[in-house]
Amino acid sequence: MATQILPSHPPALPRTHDPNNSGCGRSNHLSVRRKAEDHPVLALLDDHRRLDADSIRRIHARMLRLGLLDHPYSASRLLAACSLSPSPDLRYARRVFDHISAPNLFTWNIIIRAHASGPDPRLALLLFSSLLRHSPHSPDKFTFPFAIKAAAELAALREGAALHAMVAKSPFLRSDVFVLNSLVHFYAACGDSNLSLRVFEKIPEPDVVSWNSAIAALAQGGRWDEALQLFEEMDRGKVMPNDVTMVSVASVCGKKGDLELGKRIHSYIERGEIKQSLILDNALLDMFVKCRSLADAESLFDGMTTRDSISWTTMLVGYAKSGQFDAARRVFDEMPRRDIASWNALISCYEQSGRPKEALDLFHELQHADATPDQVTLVAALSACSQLGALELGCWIHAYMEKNNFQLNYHLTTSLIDMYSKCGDLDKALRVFGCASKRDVFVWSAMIAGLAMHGRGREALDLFEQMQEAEVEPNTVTFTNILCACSHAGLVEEGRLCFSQMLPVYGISPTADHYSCMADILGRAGLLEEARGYVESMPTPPGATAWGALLGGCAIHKNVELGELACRRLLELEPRNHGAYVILSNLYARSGRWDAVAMLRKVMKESSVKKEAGCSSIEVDGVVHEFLVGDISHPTKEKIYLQLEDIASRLKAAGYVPDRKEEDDAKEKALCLHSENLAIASGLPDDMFAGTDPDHEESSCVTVRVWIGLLLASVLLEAKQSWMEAKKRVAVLNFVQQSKCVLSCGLDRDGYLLQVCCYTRGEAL
DNA sequence: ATAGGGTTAG
Repeated sequence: MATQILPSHPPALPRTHDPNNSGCGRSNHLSVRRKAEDHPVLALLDDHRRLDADSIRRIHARMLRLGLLDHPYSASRLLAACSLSPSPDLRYARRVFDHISAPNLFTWNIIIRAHASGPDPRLALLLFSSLLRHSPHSPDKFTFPFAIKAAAELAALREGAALHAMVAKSPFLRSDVFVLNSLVHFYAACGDSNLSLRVFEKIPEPDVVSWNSAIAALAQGGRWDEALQLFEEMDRGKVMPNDVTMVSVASVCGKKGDLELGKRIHSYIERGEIKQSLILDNALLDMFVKCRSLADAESLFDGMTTRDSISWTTMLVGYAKSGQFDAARRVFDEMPRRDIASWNALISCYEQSGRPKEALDLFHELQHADATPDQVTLVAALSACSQLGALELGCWIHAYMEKNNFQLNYHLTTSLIDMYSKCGDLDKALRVFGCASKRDVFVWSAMIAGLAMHGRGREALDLFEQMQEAEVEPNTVTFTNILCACSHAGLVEEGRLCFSQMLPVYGISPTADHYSCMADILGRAGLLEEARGYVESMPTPPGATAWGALLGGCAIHKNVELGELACRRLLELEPRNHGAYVILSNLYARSGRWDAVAMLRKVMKESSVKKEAGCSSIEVDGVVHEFLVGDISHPTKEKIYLQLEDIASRLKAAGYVPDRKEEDDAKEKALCLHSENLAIASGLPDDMFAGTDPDHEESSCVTVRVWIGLLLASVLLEAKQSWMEAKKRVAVLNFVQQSKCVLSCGLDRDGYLLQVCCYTRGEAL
């Protein structure tokens, strides 16, 4: 640093930044140096955790007037204060840094540290590289942990590995426990628990943080048992576990569902060996919730002196996951502060428990509260839309995402494709897929599933080819979807080939799902013995799905003996499976075995197997209405019943005969109370048939309306009918497509009709 | 003068 010989007069104006001017102000260097270090203003910066932005600005101004910023030491004190305050203004910190001429290494470390844990950790890495290129200093044992932290935040494997290489070259750094600990954390953050562990094993004297980082790496990598082993090893050694250790251990107990170990951990902590902390309490709460021990969770929660929104949300999830939705809702209403995660937790729990309507009601509620949905919210809401066939709301969410510049990440792209496919709008699904800039295995798999459920098996297989050309590795879900496509399109040979290639070519062991798909493909094709072979050669004992697939094949091809066997096995696993009885009964009926039909009914009656209450929904103007079988509670029930009677008589006039081959459904009155019919009739306009006669219709617009009604009704009256077949059968669908009406159908995985939405663009139907 | 590790929703 140049020695100054000018008299000491504090400069009145702030210096502008000039990197070429390495001079430090216009005053006597030595006297300023002493003053700069001792100046009382600096004492104001000591407690930087309490300084707010305004106080920092005031101190900054005073320091400018006093000329203190010309000295690297005092300027760094200011930099530290504004970088390390609780909510640092990094752009401000960066401006202060840029005005410090010849920043020393401490200064560099501070600014890199601040950016490493800031909103854009890339800036920390950029600063690190300008430290290397533009400064005379070399990064030290403080610099590396900050830079590696930034790489970890970004999961930037390449950059972090480069830092690791630099560390490895320096004998001082490569054995520094802080540096190595940050590398253990870094590799774990990149999802590579192996590398993480290898660094850990090289630490000469691991401290508690080393152990904690390694245990956390294993815990987060899903290697639960190894995490617990490492914990035991630590416990036997000279390093004492602390509260942070126990957070990871509790989390592993939760993931494993190991309540016994979880309780031992809990009492170990309560004996006072371990410091209490809110995070640890939350981790224990989560452990109890995941182990389904709500009583333990409640008593822990009740005894907690401080709780944050994570504590409340964890309790909420505990109630919701155990089906106590009223209690969950009470927690939600009582919690002092709700963040978006609390909303997401409840919405997701509803959606995953087969309560999509409640999920969407809550989603609407969220929009009226002043909460802002995030990606997790939208993923959950889209999934609820898929389950309900709520196309209109799904479209609205899509538009909302575009309007608010949501990054279409893999997760959201997958959800959109799934929603459009399941709500029947395959073209939109294909469009989302086509517009996706990047596609991971889930995006590809969702699109393959979409094509499969719409009966476009060939195209699904083509897409699989394209996926491989794009060098995306298929996973187990991809193969389930491909086999599903083969099943729908009747592609037996292709199905066999895919299945046989799974392990040798793709290294994926077929699971029970894949075996069941094969049983389904072969069974539908009438290759019942081969199907049975797949079921009986499964790696795990065949489950209800496998026997169900075989039973389905037997029912189609009237194989009573094998069908009975499959049904027996299925009922051993699921004694209350109503569907199994119905299929077997239909199989008997179609083979003329009426005695067996009667016997089966008797068995069902005696074992009081009940049909699950059917439930259907319809979306009208973005609002979802639900109907149960025989539901008479809807406010417009009169209208609905009139509609149904009208449709029924028109169907009869049009020569429609309900399919009576299948079981029950015989009484027309009962038909009217089918939940699907109730739902669709409620969505039809009051005057749909006003003054019309399907045989002599003048106005084509009205004709279309009438036909829509008839079409929907006929499809719905035979809800077991595949939608694809119905489409072929009813040519009138073309009218629908030309009209202003939008007709979309929700399909289940097998391409069967779940939901129908019918609405107009622009005008009321 | 500066350091590192941990909990909820998908």
